[in-house]
Amino acid sequence: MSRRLTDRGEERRRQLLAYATARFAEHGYHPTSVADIVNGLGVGKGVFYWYFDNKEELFRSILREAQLDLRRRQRDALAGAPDPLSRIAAGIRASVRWSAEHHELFTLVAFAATDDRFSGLVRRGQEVAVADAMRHVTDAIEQGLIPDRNPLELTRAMFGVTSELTRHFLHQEPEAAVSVDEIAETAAQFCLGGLLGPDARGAGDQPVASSSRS
Amino acid sequence: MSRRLTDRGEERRRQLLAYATARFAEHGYHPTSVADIVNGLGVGKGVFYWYFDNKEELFRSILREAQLDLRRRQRDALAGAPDPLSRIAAGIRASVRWSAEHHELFTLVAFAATDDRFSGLVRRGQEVAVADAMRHVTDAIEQGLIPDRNPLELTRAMFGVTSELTRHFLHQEPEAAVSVDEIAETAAQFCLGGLLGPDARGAGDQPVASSSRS
DNA sequence: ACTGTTCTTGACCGATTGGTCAAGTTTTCC
DNA sequence: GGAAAACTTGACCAATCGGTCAAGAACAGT
Repeated sequence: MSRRLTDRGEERRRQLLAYATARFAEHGYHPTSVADIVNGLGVGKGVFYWYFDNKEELFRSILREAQLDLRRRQRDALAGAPDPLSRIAAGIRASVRWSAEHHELFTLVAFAATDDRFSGLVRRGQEVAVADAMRHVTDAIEQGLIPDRNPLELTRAMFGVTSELTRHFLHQEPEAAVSVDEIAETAAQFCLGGLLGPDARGAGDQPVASSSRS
Repeated sequence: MSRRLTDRGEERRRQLLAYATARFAEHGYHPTSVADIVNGLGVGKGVFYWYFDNKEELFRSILREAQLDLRRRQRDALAGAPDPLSRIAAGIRASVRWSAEHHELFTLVAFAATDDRFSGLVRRGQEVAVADAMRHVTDAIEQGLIPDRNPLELTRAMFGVTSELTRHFLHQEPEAAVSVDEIAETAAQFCLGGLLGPDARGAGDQPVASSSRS
Protein backbone atom coordinates (compact mmCIF):
# COMPACT_ATOMS: atom_id res chain seq x y z
CA MET A 1 0.00 0.00 0.00
CA SER A 2 2.01 2.93 -1.27
CA ARG A 3 -0.93 5.29 -1.63
CA ARG A 4 -0.29 8.68 -0.12
CA LEU A 5 -2.29 9.93 2.80
CA THR A 6 -3.31 13.53 3.13
CA ASP A 7 -3.22 15.32 6.46
CA ARG A 8 -6.86 14.48 6.82
CA GLY A 9 -6.12 10.83 6.16
CA GLU A 10 -3.22 10.81 8.62
CA GLU A 11 -5.48 12.26 11.27
CA ARG A 12 -8.13 9.65 10.66
CA ARG A 13 -5.55 6.86 10.85
CA ARG A 14 -4.31 8.21 14.19
CA GLN A 15 -7.88 8.27 15.46
CA LEU A 16 -8.32 4.63 14.52
CA LEU A 17 -5.09 3.68 16.26
CA ALA A 18 -5.89 5.63 19.41
CA TYR A 19 -9.46 4.42 19.69
CA ALA A 20 -8.51 0.83 18.95
CA THR A 21 -5.73 0.98 21.56
CA ALA A 22 -8.16 2.04 24.25
CA ARG A 23 -10.75 -0.48 23.14
CA PHE A 24 -8.36 -3.39 22.92
CA ALA A 25 -6.90 -2.51 26.32
CA GLU A 26 -10.30 -2.37 27.96
CA HIS A 27 -12.03 -5.32 26.33
CA GLY A 28 -9.26 -7.41 24.85
CA TYR A 29 -8.09 -7.93 21.30
CA HIS A 30 -10.25 -10.92 20.36
CA PRO A 31 -13.49 -9.72 21.90
CA THR A 32 -13.18 -6.39 20.12
CA SER A 33 -14.63 -6.39 16.62
CA VAL A 34 -13.90 -4.09 13.71
CA ALA A 35 -17.49 -2.99 14.04
CA ASP A 36 -16.86 -1.99 17.65
CA ILE A 37 -13.99 0.21 16.56
CA VAL A 38 -15.68 1.96 13.66
CA ASN A 39 -18.98 2.34 15.53
CA GLY A 40 -17.11 3.85 18.44
CA LEU A 41 -15.55 6.40 16.13
CA GLY A 42 -18.81 6.96 14.26
CA VAL A 43 -17.45 5.97 10.86
CA GLY A 44 -18.28 3.25 8.35
CA LYS A 45 -16.57 -0.12 8.02
CA GLY A 46 -14.83 0.85 4.82
CA VAL A 47 -12.83 3.55 6.58
CA PHE A 48 -11.14 0.89 8.62
CA TYR A 49 -10.18 -1.13 5.56
CA TRP A 50 -9.00 1.92 3.71
CA TYR A 51 -6.21 2.40 6.29
CA PHE A 52 -5.51 -1.17 7.42
CA ASP A 53 -5.50 -4.42 5.51
CA ASN A 54 -7.08 -6.20 8.45
CA LYS A 55 -7.59 -6.18 12.17
CA GLU A 56 -4.32 -7.94 12.87
CA GLU A 57 -2.32 -5.32 10.97
CA LEU A 58 -3.86 -2.60 13.08
CA PHE A 59 -2.81 -4.35 16.25
CA ARG A 60 0.72 -4.90 14.97
CA SER A 61 1.01 -1.21 14.16
CA ILE A 62 0.00 -0.37 17.73
CA LEU A 63 2.59 -2.75 19.16
CA ARG A 64 5.40 -1.44 16.95
CA GLU A 65 4.74 2.16 17.80
CA ALA A 66 4.68 1.31 21.50
CA GLN A 67 8.04 -0.41 21.29
CA LEU A 68 9.63 2.46 19.41
CA ASP A 69 8.32 4.98 21.89
CA LEU A 70 9.59 3.07 24.92
CA ARG A 71 13.01 2.56 23.43
CA ARG A 72 13.31 6.25 22.58
CA ARG A 73 12.31 7.10 26.10
CA GLN A 74 14.90 4.83 27.65
CA ARG A 75 17.67 6.13 25.43
CA ASP A 76 16.85 9.67 26.48
CA ALA A 77 16.87 8.66 30.14
CA LEU A 78 20.37 7.22 30.03
CA ALA A 79 21.94 10.34 28.64
CA GLY A 80 24.36 11.70 31.19
CA ALA A 81 24.43 8.76 33.58
CA PRO A 82 28.12 8.36 34.52
CA ASP A 83 28.50 4.70 35.30
CA PRO A 84 26.83 1.37 34.45
CA LEU A 85 24.90 0.99 37.70
CA SER A 86 23.43 4.48 37.50
CA ARG A 87 22.54 3.89 33.85
CA ILE A 88 20.80 0.67 34.85
CA ALA A 89 18.90 2.50 37.58
CA ALA A 90 17.97 5.31 35.17
CA GLY A 91 16.76 2.81 32.59
CA ILE A 92 14.59 1.08 35.16
CA ARG A 93 13.05 4.34 36.28
CA ALA A 94 12.37 5.38 32.70
CA SER A 95 10.70 2.05 32.05
CA VAL A 96 8.46 2.34 35.08
CA ARG A 97 7.47 5.88 34.17
CA TRP A 98 6.73 5.05 30.56
CA SER A 99 4.61 2.09 31.60
CA ALA A 100 2.78 4.17 34.18
CA GLU A 101 1.87 6.67 31.48
CA HIS A 102 0.96 4.06 28.93
CA HIS A 103 -1.27 1.71 30.84
CA GLU A 104 -3.15 0.72 27.71
CA LEU A 105 -0.04 -0.08 25.70
CA PHE A 106 1.45 -2.01 28.59
CA THR A 107 -1.73 -4.09 28.79
CA LEU A 108 -1.69 -4.78 25.07
CA VAL A 109 1.93 -5.85 25.06
CA ALA A 110 1.25 -8.19 27.96
CA PHE A 111 -1.59 -9.81 26.05
CA ALA A 112 0.34 -9.91 22.79
CA ALA A 113 3.14 -11.85 24.44
CA THR A 114 0.67 -14.67 25.13
CA ASP A 115 -0.81 -14.82 21.64
CA ASP A 116 0.62 -16.87 18.79
CA ARG A 117 0.19 -14.19 16.17
CA PHE A 118 1.88 -11.40 18.08
CA SER A 119 4.33 -13.02 20.46
CA GLY A 120 7.05 -13.06 17.82
CA LEU A 121 6.81 -9.34 17.35
CA VAL A 122 6.81 -8.73 21.09
CA ARG A 123 9.75 -11.07 21.56
CA ARG A 124 11.86 -9.32 18.97
CA GLY A 125 11.09 -5.95 20.48
CA GLN A 126 12.03 -7.20 23.92
CA GLU A 127 15.25 -8.71 22.64
CA VAL A 128 16.34 -5.29 21.43
CA ALA A 129 15.49 -3.73 24.77
CA VAL A 130 17.17 -6.52 26.71
CA ALA A 131 20.32 -6.24 24.59
CA ASP A 132 20.41 -2.52 25.32
CA ALA A 133 20.14 -3.07 29.07
CA MET A 134 22.46 -6.05 29.14
CA ARG A 135 25.34 -3.92 27.86
CA HIS A 136 25.29 -1.98 31.08
CA VAL A 137 25.17 -5.14 33.16
CA THR A 138 28.20 -6.46 31.30
CA ASP A 139 30.00 -3.14 31.82
CA ALA A 140 29.27 -3.29 35.54
CA ILE A 141 30.69 -6.81 35.75
CA GLU A 142 33.78 -5.81 33.79
CA GLN A 143 34.36 -2.83 36.06
CA GLY A 144 34.08 -5.08 39.09
CA LEU A 145 31.02 -3.26 40.38
CA ILE A 146 28.98 -6.45 40.66
CA PRO A 147 29.86 -10.16 40.82
CA ASP A 148 30.48 -12.00 37.58
CA ARG A 149 27.25 -13.80 36.78
CA ASN A 150 25.22 -14.48 33.64
CA PRO A 151 24.35 -11.01 32.30
CA LEU A 152 21.30 -12.20 30.38
CA GLU A 153 19.83 -13.88 33.43
CA LEU A 154 20.45 -10.75 35.50
CA THR A 155 18.90 -8.51 32.85
CA ARG A 156 15.85 -10.67 32.49
CA ALA A 157 15.41 -10.71 36.24
CA MET A 158 15.39 -6.92 36.24
CA PHE A 159 12.77 -6.92 33.50
CA GLY A 160 10.66 -9.13 35.67
CA VAL A 161 10.91 -6.79 38.62
CA THR A 162 10.10 -3.73 36.59
CA SER A 163 7.09 -5.11 34.81
CA GLU A 164 5.60 -6.83 37.84
CA LEU A 165 5.86 -3.81 40.13
CA THR A 166 4.44 -1.57 37.42
CA ARG A 167 1.64 -3.95 36.61
CA HIS A 168 0.61 -4.48 40.17
CA PHE A 169 0.99 -1.11 41.80
CA LEU A 170 0.40 1.30 38.97
CA HIS A 171 -2.18 -0.55 36.90
CA GLN A 172 -3.92 -3.20 38.94
CA GLU A 173 -4.09 -1.52 42.32
CA PRO A 174 -3.82 2.18 41.56
CA GLU A 175 -5.92 2.95 44.63
CA ALA A 176 -3.03 1.76 46.72
CA ALA A 177 -1.86 5.34 46.20
CA VAL A 178 1.72 4.42 45.61
CA SER A 179 3.54 7.03 43.60
CA VAL A 180 5.20 6.24 40.33
CA ASP A 181 8.46 7.55 41.77
CA GLU A 182 8.22 5.24 44.75
CA ILE A 183 7.69 2.20 42.55
CA ALA A 184 10.47 3.31 40.24
CA GLU A 185 12.76 3.63 43.23
CA THR A 186 11.74 0.29 44.71
CA ALA A 187 12.41 -1.35 41.36
CA ALA A 188 15.80 0.31 41.00
CA GLN A 189 16.88 -0.53 44.56
CA PHE A 190 15.70 -4.13 44.40
CA CYS A 191 17.49 -4.62 41.09
CA LEU A 192 20.73 -3.05 42.25
CA GLY A 193 20.61 -5.33 45.27
CA GLY A 194 19.81 -8.29 43.07
CA LEU A 195 22.76 -7.51 40.81
CA LEU A 196 25.03 -7.40 43.84
CA GLY A 197 23.65 -10.68 45.12
CA PRO A 198 23.24 -11.75 48.75
CA ASP A 199 26.95 -11.79 49.51
CA ALA A 200 27.70 -8.38 48.07
CA ARG A 201 29.83 -5.75 49.72
CA GLY A 202 29.29 -2.05 49.33
CA ALA A 203 29.66 -0.48 45.87
CA GLY A 204 33.24 0.17 44.91
CA ASP A 205 34.73 -2.80 46.70
CA GLN A 206 37.19 -4.94 44.82
CA PRO A 207 35.57 -7.96 43.18
CA VAL A 208 35.86 -11.03 45.37
CA ALA A 209 36.29 -14.63 44.30
CA SER A 210 32.96 -16.20 43.56
CA SER A 211 32.36 -19.77 44.64
CA SER A 212 30.29 -20.40 41.54
CA ARG A 213 32.17 -18.64 38.79
CA SER A 214 30.33 -18.62 35.46
CA MET B 1 -24.96 -29.48 38.60
CA SER B 2 -25.08 -32.06 41.38
CA ARG B 3 -25.26 -35.09 39.11
CA ARG B 4 -22.81 -37.77 40.08
CA LEU B 5 -20.13 -38.86 37.70
CA THR B 6 -19.03 -42.46 37.34
CA ASP B 7 -15.35 -43.39 37.06
CA ARG B 8 -15.84 -43.39 33.31
CA GLY B 9 -17.32 -39.92 33.47
CA GLU B 10 -14.50 -38.62 35.68
CA GLU B 11 -11.97 -39.99 33.24
CA ARG B 12 -13.68 -38.27 30.33
CA ARG B 13 -13.78 -34.99 32.20
CA ARG B 14 -10.05 -35.25 32.91
CA GLN B 15 -9.42 -35.92 29.24
CA LEU B 16 -11.33 -32.79 28.29
CA LEU B 17 -9.37 -30.72 30.80
CA ALA B 18 -6.01 -32.09 29.71
CA TYR B 19 -6.65 -31.77 25.99
CA ALA B 20 -8.12 -28.31 26.34
CA THR B 21 -5.14 -27.20 28.43
CA ALA B 22 -2.72 -28.24 25.73
CA ARG B 23 -4.85 -26.75 23.00
CA PHE B 24 -5.41 -23.44 24.73
CA ALA B 25 -1.71 -23.19 25.54
CA GLU B 26 -0.68 -23.84 21.97
CA HIS B 27 -3.26 -21.83 20.09
CA GLY B 28 -4.76 -19.45 22.62
CA TYR B 29 -8.07 -19.41 24.42
CA HIS B 30 -10.10 -17.34 21.94
CA PRO B 31 -8.84 -18.97 18.76
CA THR B 32 -9.65 -22.41 20.15
CA SER B 33 -13.24 -23.51 19.56
CA VAL B 34 -15.29 -26.11 21.37
CA ALA B 35 -15.29 -27.97 18.08
CA ASP B 36 -11.49 -27.99 18.10
CA ILE B 37 -11.46 -29.58 21.52
CA VAL B 38 -14.05 -32.29 20.90
CA ASN B 39 -12.73 -33.08 17.43
CA GLY B 40 -9.26 -33.40 18.88
CA LEU B 41 -10.54 -35.92 21.40
CA GLY B 42 -12.70 -37.69 18.81
CA VAL B 43 -15.97 -37.11 20.65
CA GLY B 44 -19.19 -35.27 19.88
CA LYS B 45 -20.09 -31.73 20.92
CA GLY B 46 -22.60 -32.90 23.49
CA VAL B 47 -19.89 -34.58 25.55
CA PHE B 48 -18.35 -31.20 26.16
CA TYR B 49 -21.64 -29.70 27.35
CA TRP B 50 -22.41 -32.70 29.52
CA TYR B 51 -19.38 -31.92 31.68
CA PHE B 52 -19.10 -28.12 31.38
CA ASP B 53 -21.75 -25.44 31.16
CA ASN B 54 -19.69 -23.54 28.63
CA LYS B 55 -16.21 -22.88 27.30
CA GLU B 56 -15.46 -20.26 29.89
CA GLU B 57 -16.27 -22.63 32.78
CA LEU B 58 -13.83 -25.15 31.39
CA PHE B 59 -11.09 -22.56 31.32
CA ARG B 60 -11.84 -21.42 34.86
CA SER B 61 -11.62 -25.00 36.06
CA ILE B 62 -8.18 -25.31 34.50
CA LEU B 63 -7.01 -22.11 36.16
CA ARG B 64 -8.30 -23.09 39.58
CA GLU B 65 -6.69 -26.50 39.51
CA ALA B 66 -3.39 -24.94 38.46
CA GLN B 67 -3.45 -22.48 41.35
CA LEU B 68 -4.25 -25.20 43.88
CA ASP B 69 -1.47 -27.40 42.57
CA LEU B 70 1.14 -24.64 42.73
CA ARG B 71 0.18 -23.62 46.23
CA ARG B 72 0.35 -27.20 47.45
CA ARG B 73 3.75 -27.55 45.90
CA GLN B 74 5.08 -24.42 47.55
CA ARG B 75 3.75 -25.40 50.97
CA ASP B 76 5.51 -28.73 50.68
CA ALA B 77 8.75 -27.04 49.66
CA LEU B 78 8.87 -24.82 52.74
CA ALA B 79 8.59 -27.64 55.22
CA GLY B 80 11.77 -27.80 57.22
CA ALA B 81 13.32 -24.51 56.15
CA PRO B 82 14.74 -23.02 59.34
CA ASP B 83 14.61 -19.26 58.79
CA PRO B 84 12.68 -16.75 56.70
CA LEU B 85 15.35 -16.21 54.07
CA SER B 86 15.78 -19.91 53.44
CA ARG B 87 12.01 -20.34 53.29
CA ILE B 88 11.86 -17.55 50.73
CA ALA B 89 14.59 -19.17 48.67
CA ALA B 90 12.87 -22.55 48.92
CA GLY B 91 9.56 -21.05 47.81
CA ILE B 92 11.20 -19.42 44.82
CA ARG B 93 12.85 -22.66 43.78
CA ALA B 94 9.58 -24.55 44.13
CA SER B 95 7.85 -21.95 42.00
CA VAL B 96 10.42 -22.17 39.25
CA ARG B 97 10.30 -25.95 39.25
CA TRP B 98 6.54 -26.10 39.17
CA SER B 99 6.40 -23.62 36.31
CA ALA B 100 9.08 -25.51 34.42
CA GLU B 101 7.00 -28.67 34.66
CA HIS B 102 3.74 -26.93 33.81
CA HIS B 103 4.59 -24.87 30.79
CA GLU B 104 1.05 -25.07 29.48
CA LEU B 105 -0.54 -23.93 32.72
CA PHE B 106 1.97 -21.15 33.11
CA THR B 107 1.08 -19.93 29.62
CA LEU B 108 -2.62 -20.05 30.35
CA VAL B 109 -2.30 -18.11 33.58
CA ALA B 110 -0.25 -15.47 31.78
CA PHE B 111 -2.96 -15.07 29.17
CA ALA B 112 -5.77 -15.16 31.71
CA ALA B 113 -4.22 -12.28 33.61
CA THR B 114 -4.70 -10.10 30.53
CA ASP B 115 -8.31 -11.06 29.86
CA ASP B 116 -11.30 -9.35 31.45
CA ARG B 117 -13.17 -12.51 32.18
CA PHE B 118 -10.37 -14.33 33.93
CA SER B 119 -8.09 -11.70 35.39
CA GLY B 120 -10.17 -11.53 38.60
CA LEU B 121 -9.70 -15.21 39.23
CA VAL B 122 -5.98 -15.00 38.52
CA ARG B 123 -5.64 -11.97 40.72
CA ARG B 124 -7.31 -13.62 43.68
CA GLY B 125 -5.16 -16.69 43.31
CA GLN B 126 -2.04 -14.57 43.18
CA GLU B 127 -3.08 -12.59 46.23
CA VAL B 128 -3.19 -15.79 48.22
CA ALA B 129 0.23 -16.79 46.97
CA VAL B 130 1.65 -13.32 47.60
CA ALA B 131 0.25 -13.23 51.12
CA ASP B 132 1.89 -16.58 51.81
CA ALA B 133 5.26 -15.35 50.60
CA MET B 134 4.98 -11.94 52.20
CA ARG B 135 4.79 -13.49 55.65
CA HIS B 136 8.33 -14.67 55.29
CA VAL B 137 9.49 -11.28 54.06
CA THR B 138 7.91 -9.67 57.09
CA ASP B 139 9.54 -12.22 59.37
CA ALA B 140 12.91 -11.50 57.82
CA ILE B 141 12.46 -7.76 58.41
CA GLU B 142 11.38 -8.33 62.00
CA GLN B 143 14.39 -10.54 62.64
CA GLY B 144 16.66 -7.85 61.22
CA LEU B 145 17.82 -10.06 58.40
CA ILE B 146 16.93 -7.51 55.75
CA PRO B 147 16.30 -3.77 55.79
CA ASP B 148 12.83 -2.55 56.69
CA ARG B 149 11.08 -1.82 53.41
CA ASN B 150 7.58 -2.34 52.06
CA PRO B 151 7.03 -6.12 52.23
CA LEU B 152 4.39 -6.17 49.53
CA GLU B 153 6.63 -4.33 47.09
CA LEU B 154 9.49 -6.70 47.87
CA THR B 155 7.30 -9.75 47.46
CA ARG B 156 5.89 -8.55 44.16
CA ALA B 157 9.38 -7.85 42.91
CA MET B 158 10.33 -11.45 43.67
CA PHE B 159 7.28 -12.68 41.80
CA GLY B 160 8.42 -10.68 38.82
CA VAL B 161 11.88 -12.20 38.89
CA THR B 162 10.58 -15.74 39.21
CA SER B 163 8.03 -15.55 36.46
CA GLU B 164 10.22 -13.69 34.01
CA LEU B 165 13.21 -16.01 34.37
CA THR B 166 10.96 -19.03 34.08
CA ARG B 167 9.13 -17.66 31.11
CA HIS B 168 12.20 -16.66 29.21
CA PHE B 169 14.69 -19.42 29.92
CA LEU B 170 12.49 -22.45 30.48
CA HIS B 171 9.62 -21.78 28.11
CA GLN B 172 10.59 -19.31 25.43
CA GLU B 173 14.22 -20.22 24.88
CA PRO B 174 14.49 -23.82 26.06
CA GLU B 175 17.24 -24.42 23.53
CA ALA B 176 19.45 -22.13 25.58
CA ALA B 177 20.01 -25.34 27.55
CA VAL B 178 19.84 -23.69 30.90
CA SER B 179 18.88 -26.10 33.61
CA VAL B 180 15.85 -25.62 35.78
CA ASP B 181 18.11 -25.72 38.82
CA GLU B 182 20.32 -22.99 37.45
CA ILE B 183 17.37 -20.70 36.82
CA ALA B 184 15.92 -21.53 40.21
CA GLU B 185 19.23 -20.64 41.80
CA THR B 186 19.60 -17.42 39.80
CA ALA B 187 16.12 -16.40 40.84
CA ALA B 188 16.76 -17.20 44.50
CA GLN B 189 20.13 -15.38 44.55
CA PHE B 190 18.84 -12.32 42.72
CA CYS B 191 15.89 -12.09 45.08
CA LEU B 192 17.93 -12.49 48.23
CA GLY B 193 20.19 -9.75 46.96
CA GLY B 194 17.20 -7.63 46.10
CA LEU B 195 15.76 -8.07 49.56
CA LEU B 196 19.05 -6.98 51.07
CA GLY B 197 19.19 -3.96 48.79
CA PRO B 198 22.30 -2.30 47.37
CA ASP B 199 23.63 -1.16 50.74
CA ALA B 200 23.28 -4.51 52.42
CA ARG B 201 25.84 -6.07 54.70
CA GLY B 202 26.34 -9.79 55.07
CA ALA B 203 23.50 -11.89 56.49
CA GLY B 204 23.33 -11.86 60.25
CA ASP B 205 24.49 -8.27 60.70
CA GLN B 206 22.54 -6.03 63.02
CA PRO B 207 19.97 -3.93 61.24
CA VAL B 208 21.31 -0.50 60.46
CA ALA B 209 19.41 2.76 60.39
CA SER B 210 17.76 3.25 57.06
CA SER B 211 17.78 6.69 55.51
CA SER B 212 14.40 6.07 53.98
CA ARG B 213 12.48 4.35 56.71
CA SER B 214 9.02 3.16 55.65
C1' DA C 1 -34.87 -58.61 32.31
C1' DC C 2 -36.23 -54.13 32.94
C1' DT C 3 -35.97 -49.34 34.45
C1' DG C 4 -33.35 -45.42 35.32
C1' DT C 5 -29.23 -42.81 34.87
C1' DT C 6 -25.08 -41.58 32.71
C1' DC C 7 -22.84 -40.84 28.61
C1' DT C 8 -22.78 -39.92 23.78
C1' DT C 9 -23.85 -38.25 18.83
C1' DG C 10 -23.94 -34.65 15.53
C1' DA C 11 -27.50 -31.98 13.02
C1' DC C 12 -29.27 -27.72 13.78
C1' DC C 13 -29.79 -22.71 14.75
C1' DG C 14 -29.40 -17.86 15.84
C1' DA C 15 -25.86 -14.68 16.31
C1' DT C 16 -21.71 -12.63 15.12
C1' DT C 17 -17.67 -11.73 12.59
C1' DG C 18 -14.04 -10.26 9.19
C1' DG C 19 -13.77 -8.55 5.06
C1' DT C 20 -15.65 -6.90 0.22
C1' DC C 21 -17.33 -3.66 -2.80
C1' DA C 22 -20.42 -0.65 -5.59
C1' DA C 23 -21.59 3.80 -5.15
C1' DG C 24 -21.32 8.37 -3.33
C1' DT C 25 -18.93 12.57 -1.25
C1' DT C 26 -15.12 15.45 -0.55
C1' DT C 27 -10.85 17.10 -1.61
C1' DT C 28 -6.88 17.78 -4.52
C1' DC C 29 -4.55 18.90 -8.62
C1' DC C 30 -4.04 20.80 -13.12
C1' DG D 1 -14.30 23.77 -14.12
C1' DG D 2 -13.31 19.16 -14.62
C1' DA D 3 -10.79 14.92 -13.88
C1' DA D 4 -8.57 12.13 -10.64
C1' DA D 5 -7.65 10.60 -6.18
C1' DA D 6 -8.66 10.20 -1.45
C1' DC D 7 -12.04 9.26 1.72
C1' DT D 8 -16.41 7.44 3.10
C1' DT D 9 -20.89 4.64 3.53
C1' DG D 10 -23.15 0.56 4.95
C1' DA D 11 -25.46 -3.41 2.70
C1' DC D 12 -23.97 -7.75 1.82
C1' DC D 13 -21.92 -12.41 2.28
C1' DA D 14 -19.61 -16.68 3.43
C1' DA D 15 -17.77 -18.61 7.31
C1' DT D 16 -17.60 -19.67 11.94
C1' DC D 17 -19.04 -19.99 16.51
C1' DG D 18 -21.26 -21.26 21.07
C1' DG D 19 -24.68 -23.72 22.61
C1' DT D 20 -29.17 -26.81 22.24
C1' DC D 21 -31.44 -30.95 21.97
C1' DA D 22 -33.85 -35.21 20.28
C1' DA D 23 -32.46 -39.62 20.02
C1' DG D 24 -29.55 -43.50 20.89
C1' DA D 25 -25.93 -46.42 23.40
C1' DA D 26 -23.86 -48.06 27.49
C1' DC D 27 -23.97 -48.92 32.10
C1' DA D 28 -25.79 -49.41 36.91
C1' DG D 29 -29.12 -50.90 40.13
C1' DT D 30 -32.94 -53.71 41.53
